[in-house]
Amino acid sequence: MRESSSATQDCGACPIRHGAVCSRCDAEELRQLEEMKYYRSYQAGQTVIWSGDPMDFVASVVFGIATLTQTMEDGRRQMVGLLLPSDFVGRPGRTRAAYDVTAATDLVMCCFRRKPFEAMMQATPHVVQRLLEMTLDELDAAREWLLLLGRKTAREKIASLLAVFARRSAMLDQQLPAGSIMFDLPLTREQMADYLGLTLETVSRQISALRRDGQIALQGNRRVTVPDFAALLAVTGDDGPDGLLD
Amino acid sequence: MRESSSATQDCGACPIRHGAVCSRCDAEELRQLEEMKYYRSYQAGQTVIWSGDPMDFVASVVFGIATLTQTMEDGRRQMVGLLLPSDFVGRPGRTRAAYDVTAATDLVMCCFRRKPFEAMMQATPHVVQRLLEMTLDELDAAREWLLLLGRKTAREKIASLLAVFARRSAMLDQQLPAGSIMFDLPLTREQMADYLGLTLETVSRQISALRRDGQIALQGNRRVTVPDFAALLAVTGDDGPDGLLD
DNA sequence: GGCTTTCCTTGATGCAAATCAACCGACCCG
DNA sequence: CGGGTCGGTTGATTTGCATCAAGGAAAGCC
Repeated sequence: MRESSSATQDCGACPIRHGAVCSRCDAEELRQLEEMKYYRSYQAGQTVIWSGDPMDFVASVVFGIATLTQTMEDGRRQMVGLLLPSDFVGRPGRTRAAYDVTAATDLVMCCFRRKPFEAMMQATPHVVQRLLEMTLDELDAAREWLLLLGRKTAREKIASLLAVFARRSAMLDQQLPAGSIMFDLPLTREQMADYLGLTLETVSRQISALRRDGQIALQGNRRVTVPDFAALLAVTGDDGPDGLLD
Repeated sequence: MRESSSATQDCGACPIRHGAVCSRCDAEELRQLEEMKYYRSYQAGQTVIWSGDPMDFVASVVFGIATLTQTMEDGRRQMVGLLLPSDFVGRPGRTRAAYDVTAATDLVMCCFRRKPFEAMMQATPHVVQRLLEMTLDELDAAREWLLLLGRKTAREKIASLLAVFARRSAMLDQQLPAGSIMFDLPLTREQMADYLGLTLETVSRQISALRRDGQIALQGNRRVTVPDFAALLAVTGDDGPDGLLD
């Protein structure tokens, strides 16, 4: 379980400068942030923090993917958060982690010491405004997720998750999500099962089924090609092209 | 589909004065709010707004229970929000409803015209701060809900929902949730099914099973007595007494 | 090279919840 | 009063996914 730290970097060159909590900060505010911030790196599979542990920082995901999971006494596990670059980790005002936080891939986080960050929130309204926006987006995503867990079939669940990754991959390539899209799955079958409320066997079977049906092609276990994104969307059970909201 | 309006009331006498978005407003701010606010009442079963409809207000639930639901093309429905008094409805900056909003019981909402409310958010940091807190609480609740939908059995789901209502009922009586608790179910079996990702038949069967096992007693369809709250909690599958987080 | 470990696939079987269906009681209304 | 609707219960049957089980491919390591 190694854990490396990087030296502080310049916020101006930060890859998530546009989307994170700090996205509306001016030069002076960035200077303040640089004083309370530090980077931490984790390897895929490493635990960032355990539920219940004291947590003296909040953070932004800079690179990679982190997951939040809940575990029941008997071992049943449910992922409850999938955090991508620019997403926020932790809750201001809360001193202990509410969920297990794990690095799904290699991960870099930009951490802010909690006390000074909370002080800055008092003094800097647009940081709070930005965090509110991000939290509302997460709440919307969670509500989509509720529909998925409560009412979708295994096949629809898998198609929905693949569509999430396909859309994100297209966005990173600065393309509209359409036509043929290729990407690497950032999650193992087991992690996908934890996300989808399924067993890993069912995930594996349904991926095989989608491959047989030509909805996807696989190179190895992780590399996926979606030949026709619209066709995949039709399998998700979601209505219309996109829920366009403002 | 009648829909009645009440005259504007004094914020000082409002029953949700302590918990709503406006809870940290001073006298002057309340005066501002009174200028942009109006009350609306709905009967149980009435639709407040349909997903996709233009929404020129945000609101607080003052009395009763509202639900947010999503519907798939083929009619599968999943509740994604259960809004109790002091909870917030709508999203600042969003002009259209993202979900169907329905009055589960008779309902009174305190509505704020959207434009002036958004202007006030710009000028009044602690309104944003309060809304952030409330949104973070909702996100935590949604994450509990994800675990329920993804991993709990029908029996655990029912017990969990009954525990929610029992706890709330005890709180309203200013008691700790413990021992024997009596309350009225605010939802029909079908609404409970929409909340829990089950069919109404399964809800009915599991309630009957809990009654047979002595976990609950029923007077009529709606009135529930939980003789031993701790015993009910043991059926929910949740660990420990409470997830105590700060 | 052979060993283990991790991740994944596929098959056989079981079971919890969905589906299909009948019926009950309360209430409303012409 | 009889008929309709709404909310709820219960039974019979089906089915989608979990569970149990075996084995394959790739990577790391002695």
